[in-house]
Amino acid sequence: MKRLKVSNNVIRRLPRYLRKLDDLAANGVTRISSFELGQQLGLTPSQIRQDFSCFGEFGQQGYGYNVADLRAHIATILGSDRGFNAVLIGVGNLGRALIENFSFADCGFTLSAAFDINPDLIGRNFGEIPILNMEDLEKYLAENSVDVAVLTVPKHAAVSVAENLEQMGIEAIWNFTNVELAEPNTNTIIENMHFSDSLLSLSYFIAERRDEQASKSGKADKE
Amino acid sequence: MKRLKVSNNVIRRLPRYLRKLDDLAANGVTRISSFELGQQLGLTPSQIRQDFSCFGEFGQQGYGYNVADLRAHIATILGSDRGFNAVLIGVGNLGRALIENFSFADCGFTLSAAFDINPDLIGRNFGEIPILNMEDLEKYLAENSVDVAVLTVPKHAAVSVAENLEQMGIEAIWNFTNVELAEPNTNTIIENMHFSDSLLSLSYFIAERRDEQASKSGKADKE
DNA sequence: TAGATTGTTAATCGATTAACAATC
DNA sequence: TAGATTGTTAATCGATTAACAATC
Repeated sequence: MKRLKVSNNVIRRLPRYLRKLDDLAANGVTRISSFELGQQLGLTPSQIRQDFSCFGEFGQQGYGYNVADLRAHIATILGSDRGFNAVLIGVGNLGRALIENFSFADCGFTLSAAFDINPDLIGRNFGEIPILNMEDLEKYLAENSVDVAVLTVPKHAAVSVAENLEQMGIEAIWNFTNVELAEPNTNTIIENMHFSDSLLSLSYFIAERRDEQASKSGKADKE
Repeated sequence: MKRLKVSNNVIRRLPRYLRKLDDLAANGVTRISSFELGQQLGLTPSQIRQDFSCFGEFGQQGYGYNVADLRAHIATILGSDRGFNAVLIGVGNLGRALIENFSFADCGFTLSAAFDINPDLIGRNFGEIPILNMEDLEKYLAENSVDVAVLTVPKHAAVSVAENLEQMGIEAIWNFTNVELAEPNTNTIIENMHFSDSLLSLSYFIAERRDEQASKSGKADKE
């Protein structure tokens, strides 16, 4: 695989491309041009071609892109064919929602086990996923190939559990704790799902719009 | 409030600043320089000063920033003092996790009600939040001031429910459905929490690292 | 006062957009 | 073949970084 240094912006757009291509395929569309794809995603055709060109040549002059081929290429680029494995730490409401409702398989992941400290949960199964004792985590990681820990523990436990995971040599943490984990002294990959950051951004956008409307009507009043 | 056009990158950094400042305040830190803040967040002092200067002058030469003051300013900029109201649509596992475990109040929001179509849920309460009949949503929105709909319905219902919400004049949707909603023909603000996009990005970063390591050891083998 | 650190202007860097030869 | 559309090079735009006068 071609691995030039690809900018973060490009990487973050790849899953959107994948989603759109799935959508197109589901609607029976078999080919698409960068122009049309740009229209549907709100991007310029140039940007789309630049993005793809980071990874190879997936199109054909005069034709465009084959939807199924392009989808497969992007899935490969994202690594969703590599069979990464995950465990989930912290089986609260959110952990349970992820176990029962989130399709890890759609992203190419296998969730193999969940861990908690609650004796009422340990030993049970949610769906296919066994809830194991947190104390057995280290052993489990040593005996099984696990790439990602999904971190859904309460805020107060976030930092210490993350540190433990890093010491146990986990490669990546998918962090739902709303706590900043990025440690300069480790090379664990951290991917954050900060709900509150997202909601605060949304708050900003609403506030901004209200202020704009207010200043408009304010001006109108003066006229 | 000063409302110059502020870039998306800046807006997305604001919640991180807020989080860090809370953290500092909790640890008894009362003042901080852009240099020190940059160290702790992995940003340059220049960038931090540029970011803040979009909104005003919050520091003092030779001193730095007062942590509590700066925090308050950023909270105001984000609109978390405006008392925005939210309802939640779709009380599955994820909806329930948000109702019971996510602190809307910390972001300045009030969650006032949740809606579902499941008769077993309608009429019940989760925490303080009543579960109402989806059929009563329109009436509820008409009679109450609601700014944001938290969308946690199943994938298949996402688009139609979102369209309904837009027709009912909701200002913003916090979208957890993993479905692309941005409609060009509406001016509803959409803030996405695409779990699968995040996990796929994480997948990319792991795959990238593995490939780098493989190519390094490949080179080493040849020597 | 001297040292520190801001807010802002200028310089650099990187990402997006435009243009176009190549070619299906 | 003619028209369409790619992949890529060049131009533009915007965001980040550096520098520095202002000043606490």
